[in-house]
Amino acid sequence: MNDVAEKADVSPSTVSLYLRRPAEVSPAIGKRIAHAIDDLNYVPSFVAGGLAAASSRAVSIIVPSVRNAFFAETVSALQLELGKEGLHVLLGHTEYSEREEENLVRAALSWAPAAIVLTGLSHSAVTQKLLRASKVPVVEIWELGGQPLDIAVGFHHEQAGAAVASHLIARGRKKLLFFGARLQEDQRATQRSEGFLHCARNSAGISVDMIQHPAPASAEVGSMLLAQMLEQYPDTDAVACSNDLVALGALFECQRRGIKIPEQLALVGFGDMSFSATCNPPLTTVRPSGDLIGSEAARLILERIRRPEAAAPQIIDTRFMLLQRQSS
Amino acid sequence: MNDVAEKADVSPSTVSLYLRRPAEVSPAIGKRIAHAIDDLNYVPSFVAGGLAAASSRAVSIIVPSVRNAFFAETVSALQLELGKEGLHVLLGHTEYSEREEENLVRAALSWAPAAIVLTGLSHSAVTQKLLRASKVPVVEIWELGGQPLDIAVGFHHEQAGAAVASHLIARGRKKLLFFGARLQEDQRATQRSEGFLHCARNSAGISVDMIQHPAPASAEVGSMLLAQMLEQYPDTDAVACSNDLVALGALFECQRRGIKIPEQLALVGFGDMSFSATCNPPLTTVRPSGDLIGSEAARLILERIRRPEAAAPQIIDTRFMLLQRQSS
DNA sequence: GTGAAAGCGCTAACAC
DNA sequence: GTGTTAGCGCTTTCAC
Repeated sequence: MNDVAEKADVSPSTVSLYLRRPAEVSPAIGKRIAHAIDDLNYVPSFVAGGLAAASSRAVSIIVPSVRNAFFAETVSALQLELGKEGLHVLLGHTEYSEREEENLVRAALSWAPAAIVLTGLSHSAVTQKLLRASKVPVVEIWELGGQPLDIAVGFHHEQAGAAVASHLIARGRKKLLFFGARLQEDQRATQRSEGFLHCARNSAGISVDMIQHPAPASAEVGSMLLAQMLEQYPDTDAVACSNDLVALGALFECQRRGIKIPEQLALVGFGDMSFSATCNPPLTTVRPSGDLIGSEAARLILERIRRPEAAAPQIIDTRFMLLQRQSS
Repeated sequence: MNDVAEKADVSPSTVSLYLRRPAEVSPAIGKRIAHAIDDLNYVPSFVAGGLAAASSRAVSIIVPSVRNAFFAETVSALQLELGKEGLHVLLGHTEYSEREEENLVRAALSWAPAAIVLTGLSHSAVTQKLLRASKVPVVEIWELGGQPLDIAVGFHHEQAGAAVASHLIARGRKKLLFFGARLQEDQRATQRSEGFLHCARNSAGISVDMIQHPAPASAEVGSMLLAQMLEQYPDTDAVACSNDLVALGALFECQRRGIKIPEQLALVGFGDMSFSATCNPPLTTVRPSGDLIGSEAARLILERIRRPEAAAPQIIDTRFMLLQRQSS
């Protein structure tokens, strides 16, 4: 930066100002600096900048796993929006472990990030303490209903589960069953199952139960759960799945066994994945707007960075959408 | 760090040494330092560390999009392995744009990263110049066949395409067709199509062609391409898709139209996605080992960091696997 | 094995 | 609108 300053015949601090807020240096000098930067192939150091400013241009995003298409969507939207403003994404995966999340938060704080994004509202006591002590803006995504640390962007999963149950009941189904995958770890899927069960149990003349598999959501799990259903709950007339992949597997198993959907069995998923509108029959599902969660989180982070003095807790409900298709 | 040093009654440089190479301080002093760190809730600054060391604990990973399950897998594996060694992932998405990749590389260099991971072997001239000038280890993933900048980890996509063609021909198919999605941007999918076409054209008595759609791979694209096939190439007896999602959509469309797979039409995908073994019929596909690409890339990065003096270009072929299932 | 000293490349008051 | 000054919190020789 000193070399650039010298070449442009200004002081280093003017170069620094130009790089951070170009509007605040005069156009003529700005042009000279831009030239010098080009000539010298100058690459600014975010590391030095972060040290001097006591806050870096990194935003730490911590999700259970980017292999999960929902979080991949949100991470992608976040990086797109943050990137436009010169912020960079530091990515961490908890694999659904609070202990791992704690490690990742500790590491994140070592970067003096501009903000930290966490998934869900449940965190270890230490994580919460670290975060509160840090004064870094925190956004919790993909879950609403509890008390957020700071900002929360997401939706109510029990509501999504209840909406599915209501829909099936409204369609005249009586014997409902929920298919869960990895519920011991995936708290949000558990909330959906609870919303589903609770809504159905409060409806007259409806029987409802749940079966589950400990593995992550996949078509294979869906097939297995459908087989289990036929043994344990042979008179089931409607199935709600914690995930579209599970629903797809159930659908495949029905095809194999000649079970007609929706005539014999109604089927509902969650996620509106790439295949859900195109399968046979098209799958009724809940669209969770993972993109919107990402872009809203980014928007709030940028707002907070621009006007830190206006810091205030905030909760954004991104809603979900029940897409009724032929499977129910 | 000064506070920790004072509390532990040692010098700051001993604390620094303890943090970086704990084995090199005596156990007694190490214990004292550990205590002081705990008592003071000390969180080291990677930013200051990176500045002083002229290299940070960040590894920049630049992929087309983490929404693509293949790259999500690789990013996940990379972060897992790098995280174990205290390295952190800075994530960027090019959306298949070389210009965007260039911006991301420039930003990445501003972090003085321990390494940079890029997707594919094609990069703008400026990107290449920046990278070569930087002396940062570079790993190019998911593509082999060209001249890497430094380290490459991936496989030959033409070989994968050719393997699919050979397989179909060996099964007695004569009229082959390739379904492509987003080939104008996805160079690796294009390479697969080329390998497929080339292999088929070199075989006697085989006719082959390709149809494609500009949208990203999805089941919907697969359905549309199948419909197009029935109009343009009604006597096709084997279809290879650039992606399992496309194959799934084609399969759904065949179900709808009563086209029997594999009797009337053989179908092969690429990716071995979650549903591919479970659909009806199970889908013959190519498994690309995205996990292995990630873990191998991480291994080579760590090796390079440990012994920078032994720096040497390297090419790792992670191979692919043709999984023959009932769809062909 | 441990400590003293110098400085990594930038930002942020503040003065001009 | 531009320059001066004083660090930010660490790592890294090099002596001891």
